[in-house]
This record gives sequence, structure tokens and C-alpha cells, in this order.
Amino acid sequence: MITIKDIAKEAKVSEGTVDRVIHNRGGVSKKTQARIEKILEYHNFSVNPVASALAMKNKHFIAALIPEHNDSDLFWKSPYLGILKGADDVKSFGVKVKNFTFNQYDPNSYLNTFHELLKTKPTAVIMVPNFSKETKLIVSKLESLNIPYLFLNIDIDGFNNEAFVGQDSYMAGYIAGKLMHLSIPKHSTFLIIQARHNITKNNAVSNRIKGFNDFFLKNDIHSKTQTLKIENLNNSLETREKINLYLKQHPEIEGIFVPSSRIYIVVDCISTNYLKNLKLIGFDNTPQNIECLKNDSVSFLISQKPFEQGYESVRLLTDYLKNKKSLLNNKIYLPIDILTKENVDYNERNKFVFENVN
Amino acid sequence: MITIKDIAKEAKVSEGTVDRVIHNRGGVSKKTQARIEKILEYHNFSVNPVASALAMKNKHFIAALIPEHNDSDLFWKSPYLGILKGADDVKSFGVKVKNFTFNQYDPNSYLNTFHELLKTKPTAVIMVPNFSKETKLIVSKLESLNIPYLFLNIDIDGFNNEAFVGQDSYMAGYIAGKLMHLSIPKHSTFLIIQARHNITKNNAVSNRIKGFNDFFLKNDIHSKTQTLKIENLNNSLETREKINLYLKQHPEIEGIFVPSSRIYIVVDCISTNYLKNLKLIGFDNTPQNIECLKNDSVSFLISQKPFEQGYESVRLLTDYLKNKKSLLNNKIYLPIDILTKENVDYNERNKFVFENVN
DNA sequence: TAACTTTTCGTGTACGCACACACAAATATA
DNA sequence: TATATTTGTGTGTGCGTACACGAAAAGTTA
Repeated sequence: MITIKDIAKEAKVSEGTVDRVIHNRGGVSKKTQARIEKILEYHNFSVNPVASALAMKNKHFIAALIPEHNDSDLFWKSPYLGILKGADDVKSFGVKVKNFTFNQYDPNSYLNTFHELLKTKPTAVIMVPNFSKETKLIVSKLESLNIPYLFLNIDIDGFNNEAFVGQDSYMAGYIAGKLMHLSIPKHSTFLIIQARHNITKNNAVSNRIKGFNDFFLKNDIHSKTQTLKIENLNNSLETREKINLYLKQHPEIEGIFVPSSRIYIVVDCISTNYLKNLKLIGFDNTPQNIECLKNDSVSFLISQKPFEQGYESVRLLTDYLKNKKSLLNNKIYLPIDILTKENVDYNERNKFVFENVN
Repeated sequence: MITIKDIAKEAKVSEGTVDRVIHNRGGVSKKTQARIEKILEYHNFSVNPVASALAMKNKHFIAALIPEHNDSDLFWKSPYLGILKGADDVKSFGVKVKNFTFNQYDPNSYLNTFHELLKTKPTAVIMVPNFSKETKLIVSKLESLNIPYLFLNIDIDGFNNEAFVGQDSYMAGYIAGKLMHLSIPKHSTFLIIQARHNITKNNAVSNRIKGFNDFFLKNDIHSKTQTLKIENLNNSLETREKINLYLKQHPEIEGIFVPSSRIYIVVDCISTNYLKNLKLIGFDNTPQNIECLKNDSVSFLISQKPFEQGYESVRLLTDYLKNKKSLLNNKIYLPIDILTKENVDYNERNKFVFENVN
């Protein structure tokens, strides 16, 4: 590895001079500067981030503001672990990372956790903009403090976030449509089960639905979709009754699309005699959903790669902080993974390994 | 932040002694050790990973022995790029990586390139064990020199390789079977097109075929498969004639499975009027294959994630070299990606971004 | 033009912190 | 007393950062 010392020797100047050229700190004649730059370029030099970090004494600190996870909502465990892995990878570059979690159904928790986060004086923030009104407050605070921020998983427009890391929801829904059609090739009727609280809040869900429907439209397939909205999609008697009643009244339905991570609840609520004649497609590789995939109650899951979302966010922001230049690509769309019973274990490996190590 | 120097001062010993206690390197009396440990615990000390990384910069050198890529065989470009990216990531830890490429059809090239590689005195080797007889020679040489080695992409047993990084070929074939069945749900006949030279050499291909057939067997689906062996699966008049003749003589065939990365050749050789009534499934996200996916001549591709194979290998070996302990998991199976027209671009992003930067 | 000041340009090096080796001192064994 | 063995010390190294300071060039004044 080529070092500043090497460059200095080659340019017949001291290390300090090279350093000043690298960091545009001035005090170098144009002639020497040009000479040094040429040598730097020739050797494709880049500073050793480890040594740099040591000399600079850790000045970077990334704080992450994400929903908390628990047994009933394991989705957010993956970004959390991904962030941890990212943290592990970048700690040698002098970047510290800390997670702050909030209750995803409580705007106050979101704000309060943010204020706690702010006390730790982060140099950059990874956040899941879960509530739009509160996000405005948070963002304006961050901007007034000149703290760059990045959106994770939820993409909302109209902000100066450095980047968005997540999935193209529309295309993911489109692919779900394709898989549904593949599972039931003849013209048929499908049911989309949507939680009420998602309708206003979660843009991803409506984009997925749009993509799902568009698949049939654009490919001129005369399958129909119906939508069932459920106030609160939890594992309750009410949900159970609503779904089964709907299926009873609509025997034409052959497939169900759940554009959220709650498909395991739907599976649990549908009576066995209905379930065995239905094809189900849903989102997200949570343990419960994977269980459904493995016992054949769900045909496909589309993964948002939540672990990778967390990991990439940390890596990306680290890069941004070190190089002090904007990210070229504002929207970082991760792959749209198609999970089946057969490949799901291989896709989980990464996360699994990391979870065990820690 | 508390440092080793601080601990040393408090324990009235030198920094070196503290360091030896921290790393259990011995040569410290029980009494002093206990005293130092108590102080470490009291201050909840942990080493500064930045300084540690800088100091540990012991010159490791990983050499990779992989097939060369060119316009007619782009498959090996991805592992190559993955290795480059890995190299970039680990270079600040004092690990150098260099690629050595050989002609994948020429055992002599394999051996000769290896000898060239050996001259550079690597501390570890990533290799694609393309020929079994020559691999034995190479491996015995490496073992006599105490150089650890890892197999990339091709898995052969009976060696003391530190790990294998690649895909579970059997399961990948099994999934191909599933996708084929999904594309053509009724009982049908499928053709497997196999290159002759693969039959002896490439175990992956036969495992894929086994998996493919097993899908139908295990799920009690009465679809049939036939196999067409072609001496040299290149884009020749001979190949063209053979395939089309076969299809003419076997009009019952509705799907074609190509268990290698050569599906684009098959597509090119099949007459349009046959092609439009066939479903094709193949392996590997090479540019030509992706083109086929996008223009609808191929329904699915299964990716081996070759870029990740290269990247992971480097990361893994680096970890191994730094921590001087065996890898826990001998077989590192990467995810089995199902690629369609719709998601392929998202899956390529990673590689694409890296390719452009360099 | 000599004598001086200011600016420009460049040098040298201490520092951040852990690591590991060479070596010294202390203690034990023969 | 001479020789091993154990225990502990001192220091160079990795590499970039930034500051103090020296040298040379340019500018100013009498």
C-alpha cells in the first residue's frame, strides 16, 4: 500500500506538504501542487482510513433512529442487526454507531427518542421517517444543526435527506403480481388485505398495491383484484371473522396478496378449508412469515432485505462522512428478493451468522 | 477514552505488560495479572479498534487463482470484480490481494498460472479448483508450504480447504425445477441441454440436474425430462441444427432447462417459431443472459451471486488471517437468487456501481 | 540599493494508541 | 557460582494530521 511518505519521497517534498495538497489546505505553490497531484493520481492514492481515523481521534458518530422490535414485530430486528454489523465494520475507521429505537405506533415516542438521540451529538443520522408531521420537526432540527441524515426503509419526498436506502415498492408489488399470476395462470380473482392504519401512513403499501395491479393491467391479463380493509390487522377474533366471512361471500377468490409484513396473521386467521385452496403472497422475511413459507401456507415472500438496509446505510454514511462529498445516488434501491420455501434458508444465512456471533 | 497507557500507569507496570494481559500472551505473574485485570474491569476497558487495526497491519497477501474472462465468457468477470472490491475494503488492514487468471479449458494454464502465483509468496490462496488432478498437485504444494486455501465457486471434496464459498447446486437445480413447474403447471416434458465437456468435469451441473429432476419426483409431479447432450455448446451451426432437429422430433417439449451459464447460446440457436412456445430457465446473470431475460426469451435465471462469491472470499480469508482461528462454517452457501425481467436490474446494482467507480 | 517587513512556501515532528519484539532484571534451579 | 526460567521494561512501527517554525521570495521604504 502506497503511503503519504512514499508520495512525499517521490515528489521530493515533506509529508506535510503532501497532506496539505490532499486536503486542499493551501500554502502550497501551484507548481508543487500540480506535481504532487499528478503523482497522487498516478498511484491512485487514497488515504488510509484507519491511520486517518487514529490521527483525527474518532470524530464521527452515527446515530440511528429506528422502530423497536419485539416478539410481535420482528421486522425491525433485521435493520437493527444490519446496523450492528455495519458498526462493527466501520469501527476501525473511527466511526461509532448507536441505535435509538422508538415505538412505531406512537409519534411521541418517535419525537422523544429523537431528543434523546440529539443529546449524544451525532455527526450524522440514519432514520426511519415513520410519521410525516413529526419528521418535519426532526428534519428541520437536524438541518439547523447541519447534521446530514438518511432515510431508511421508508421513502418520503420533500426532504433534503442525503439518500434513501430501501426497496422500490412499486416494482416489488409488480413482481408480487407476476408471481401471483404464475401461481394461478388462468384469469382469476385475487384479494388484497390491507390494514387500515396503513392506508394513510404507509406509502410503501399503496405503491405495492399499485404495482400489483399494474402487472395485470400492463400485461393485459384479465384477472381482477378486490380489497379488504381491516381496521387493525392483528390476530383477533374480529380479523378472523372478517376474513373468513369475506372468503365465504366471495368464493371466486383464489389468491391473497398481503402488501405488508403481516401475512402470518392472515394465515393464522383463515380457516384451514379455505386456506388449502388459496395461494398467498406477502412481504418480508420475518420468522413468522418464514414459518408460513416453510409449511406451504404461503407461496412466496418478497424480501426488502432489511438486514442489508441497515448495513448499507451505515456503510454509505460512513463513506459520506469520510469523503465529505455527496452521495452520487440519492435512491439506493436494494435487490428485490423472491423467497420460496426452498431458498429462504440460504437467504437468511448472513443475518443468522451475525446474530450468533454477537 | 481510557487507554492502555492509563491502565499501565495505574497498575504501575509498562504498557507492554498490560497488552500481554489483554491478549493472554503470557509472561506475566499471576499477581500482576490479577491486579491489571481488576483495573481493566473497573474501567470497563476495551482496546481502541482504530489504533489496533493500524498496529496490526501485518503484511498479509491473498492470491486468487480464477478463470480468466473475455467477451465470450463473462461469467468470471463478476468474481473478479468481487475480489477487487474485497481487496479495496481490506487494504487498510494491511491485506493485499492479487488476481491470477487462467484458461478454464486448459489444465496447463491452470498449473502454470499457479506457479506464477506461488512466486509472489502469498499467505493465503483463493482458488477455483477447475481440474481435479491438477488441483491435487496444487493443494499438496500449498499444504507443504502451510498456506491456507479456500475454494471458490466449485466445490470438490477430499481436500483440507479452509472453506468453500459458492452455491448449493442441488438446491439451485431443485428451485429451477420448481420455477419450471410453476411456468408450466400441467404435466409436461422438459428438455435439459447439457454440454458434453461438463459431464465429466463440472459437478455443479450434474447436481443441478439432479435437483431439477428431484423436484418433480419428490413432489409427485408427473412431468418428464429428457436430456440433449451437445459436444461443444457454442454458437455454431452444429449446435443450431442439433437443437432444432431435436425440437422438431420432440414436439412434446414445452420447457428447456440449461444447467450452465450458456443459455444465451441456446436461445440464439433455437428458431423463433419454436422459441415462442417454450419456457426457458437457466443459470447466471451474465450480460448476455440478462439480455435474454429482458427480451422475454428466458423466464428465469438463477444467480450464483458470483460477485458476492469473490467479495465474501476475500472478507472471509482476511478475517481468518487476522484472527488466526478456523472458520466455523466450512461451507459458505450464498443465497440462491431468482432473477426475473423485473428484478434483475436491482440485483445488478451493487456490481454495477463498483464497476463504474473503478 | 541596502535594510527591512510581510507573504508565500515548505519542513520537521509530536501525537494518536496498540502491538510485538528485543532485551534486561529478577528469581529459581543445578 | 553459573545457568535457566520467569517476569517485566523500553521502544520502534504502522500512517496521517496539524502545528510550530524556518527559509526563501516578494514587496516596501528611505
